[in-house]
Amino acid sequence: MQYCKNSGNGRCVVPDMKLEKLVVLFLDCQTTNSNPKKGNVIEIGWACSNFSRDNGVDATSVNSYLLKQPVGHEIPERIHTITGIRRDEVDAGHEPREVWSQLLSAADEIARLNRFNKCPLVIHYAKFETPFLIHLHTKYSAARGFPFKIICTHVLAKRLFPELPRRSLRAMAGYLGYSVGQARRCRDHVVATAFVWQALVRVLKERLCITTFEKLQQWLDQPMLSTGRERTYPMARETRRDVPDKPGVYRMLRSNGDVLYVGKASSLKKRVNSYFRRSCRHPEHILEMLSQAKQLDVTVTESVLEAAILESDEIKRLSPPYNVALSKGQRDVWYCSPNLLEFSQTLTKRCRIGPLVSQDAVARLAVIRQVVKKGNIPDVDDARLMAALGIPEGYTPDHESTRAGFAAFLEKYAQQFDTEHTEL
DNA sequence: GGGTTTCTAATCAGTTCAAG
DNA sequence: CTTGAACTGATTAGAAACCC
Repeated sequence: MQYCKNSGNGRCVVPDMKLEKLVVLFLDCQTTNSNPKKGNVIEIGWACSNFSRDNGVDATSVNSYLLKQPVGHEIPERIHTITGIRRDEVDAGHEPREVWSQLLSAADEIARLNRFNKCPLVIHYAKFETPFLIHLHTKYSAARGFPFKIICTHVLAKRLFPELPRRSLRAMAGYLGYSVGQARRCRDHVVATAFVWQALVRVLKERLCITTFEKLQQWLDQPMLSTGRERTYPMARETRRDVPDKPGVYRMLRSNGDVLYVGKASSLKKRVNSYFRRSCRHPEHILEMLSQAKQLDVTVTESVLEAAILESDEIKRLSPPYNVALSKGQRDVWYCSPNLLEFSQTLTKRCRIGPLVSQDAVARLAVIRQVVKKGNIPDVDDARLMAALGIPEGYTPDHESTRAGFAAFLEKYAQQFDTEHTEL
């Protein structure tokens, strides 16, 4: 036994206990705003480490509760979008006081099992959740000491993998081989946090010989060694160096084989390697994807057009999580029937052409459909056609290119269209 | 989009030092 | 003593990194 510093309310006793044996609680919250002064917890979930699963937890062992909101407290639209939690669901939820009391019972039980006066609480990016937990504590259990010793997996990850482009929960879990779903919900995040924790415990042991809670604490108390600015990626250099300088489709794969992203390129080599250039600014979701992408799979095609068609087919077939541009959830997508008369926002038997980015895209498709409906390319006035397609004057391709484009389109897609019943 | 913390790069004032 | 280059440290604005 030893005493640790920085333990919040008074000193806490740190057991000289193996991290693998330490019983911990994994926790995640969804809230309506970034701090308890402005928002509330709408969902809270936790689970106890399970030694039969090597410290991991499965979704069924997560306690997850939606919390009733104060009268008149709205859930911002954005929070609704990212969590999928609706106001009526939280209204039918639990009383925060009762849920907090259940969490305390779980904490006390774990503290007892560890013979430790606080419950080790593992959270990814605890900086966010901690103020909410303190708020709940002062509201419902201020009479006793704060019951948790918080361990942040993001802090650990930052020290262990300083070179990774991103260390958010999705990036870390994905990097280590667990796929975190699109909707941000406690159940999934608690499982992911447990997965990350068990992996980090292994890394701590193998790389730094840190096997006890006491040693972990000492290591965290040391200042962080300054990290070089150099970013490194899970994908080995050799993997991307040997990509052919030809058109085709590439797929970024996670270490567990999941397809993360499908893209096309006129030069596979240039496109793939462009992701790893230091000077390049990439959007957040790409950095998150690159934090996870370990393997690469490429298919060389004869032409760029074939690459584009194959890419589209592959995206439909695999629904890779980072092909956001045409995926549902990020924005509205549309599907239409073969005669282009019926539309749906979901893929149905009748509406199976798509996904299209907008109804406007459907309208343009209808124009193309009208032009090619007899299975050939009639000689219509280019200017009128471009106007109907919404292409502004001055941006219209020449006659030859227009014909070539329609010919390519027809060759690939004509058979998919119902050529009988359209009169638009 | 909101919010907070941390990081980074730019700026500026001050210091050192060699050279004239 | 003056000058200017080179360095140092403090301050600060803005960007990045996270979460919901």
